[in-house]
Amino acid sequence: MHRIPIPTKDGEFTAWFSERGLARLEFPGNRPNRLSTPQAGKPALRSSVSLRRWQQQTANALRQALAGETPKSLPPLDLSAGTAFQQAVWKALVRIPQGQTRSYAQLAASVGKPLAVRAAGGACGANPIPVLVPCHRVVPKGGGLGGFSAGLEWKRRLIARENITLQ
DNA sequence: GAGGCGTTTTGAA
DNA sequence: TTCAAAACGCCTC
Repeated sequence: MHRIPIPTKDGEFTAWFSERGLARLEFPGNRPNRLSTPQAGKPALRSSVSLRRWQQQTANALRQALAGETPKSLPPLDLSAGTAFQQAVWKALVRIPQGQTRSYAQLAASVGKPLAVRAAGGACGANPIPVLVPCHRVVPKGGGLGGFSAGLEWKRRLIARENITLQ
């Protein structure tokens, strides 16, 4: 795992890269703890060249996402940390167009489990790559914000940047 | 409108 | 293996 700081105008994010791509993204001010910090000792990266390219792509994508724009190119995402269900949910999240929202029920239905709404919420909470995997675009059906792993203030901010108005 | 119950998944004991 | 909890939704009263 390689830890790369990514400065933005919203603060310094921390990206973690595995040999397969971007594996984790932490918000500014998140002090690392042993639960959320990936363990060292993973296989070394194939080349520092791809790492540099991923870092650049991640920084660009992150800044565009924070500006409410659709990132033109994303680095490869390493979602292998999640279960099959979680990975399906995260991939469904990436497909939500910029400026739109989905309910937890719609999200659950899009992975073929329309009844697993609670589990879908849990998968959102376990999302290791917020912002680039836009879990902030998922809101409760009945209105409101739902929850957000990094705090509702971030969710509100990200939603506002995309000109999304909530009921 | 408020409260209770249902469905699915996850993680801890 | 069991059980409780969870970023929810629907039904009933």
